[in-house]
Amino acid sequence: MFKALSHPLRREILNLLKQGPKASGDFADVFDVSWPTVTSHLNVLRDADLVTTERRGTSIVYQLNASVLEEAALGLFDLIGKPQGSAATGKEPS
Amino acid sequence: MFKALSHPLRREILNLLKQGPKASGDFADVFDVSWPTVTSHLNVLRDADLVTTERRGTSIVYQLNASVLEEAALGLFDLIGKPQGSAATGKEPS
DNA sequence: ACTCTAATTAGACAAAAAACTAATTAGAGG
DNA sequence: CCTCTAATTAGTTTTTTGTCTAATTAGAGT
Repeated sequence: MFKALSHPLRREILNLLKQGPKASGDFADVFDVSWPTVTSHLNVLRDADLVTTERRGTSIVYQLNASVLEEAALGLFDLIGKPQGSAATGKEPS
Repeated sequence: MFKALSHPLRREILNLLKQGPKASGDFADVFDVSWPTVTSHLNVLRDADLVTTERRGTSIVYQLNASVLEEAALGLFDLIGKPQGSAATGKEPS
């Protein structure tokens, strides 16, 4: 999963996805790499479970998977000794 | 920096470092890769500013650099829309 | 059924990362 | 100064990643 985060373009993709779901063509427009390259990065993100996909007619829509990202961030905090409580994980009582 | 975190062995190193400063030989003992390989990973971590080094006589001691790790974790949280306030970045009003 | 647009898969290839062995540097101690 | 231990640097090779072009699949519209 950290491996999936290691490429700048992939982090850029996640960053765009932050503003809402997008189709693969949207990314291909924005970045100056070929469409297959975008697809390839998208696949890496999907395999790492960082995004989810959904077929929408002729398009395929990608969406951020927040929980996995959160897990990664928590793991990092753990490394520097912020065990669990301090970072407000979102586990509010219902 | 995420690139530096992308290798399992390097995350393992950081994890050991969590329990206090260590010399490069300590890692070379623990992992089943050669010493030069360990040095190389250590260099990657140092270049990414994730660890600091200090010569201690004949040994070189590596130590975790918490602030950079924290920055990374915060970046991840930002990606999922936990802007800044929730995790106490240190930017208190003077 | 044909065709247009959206997107992926296949296959080739270049560049970067990771590993090893061998050689070198650095400090401590006799 | 010689030598032992700690660790790095050099150089090479293998593996993995990233990228491209070309070909294919999939759904919608006519």
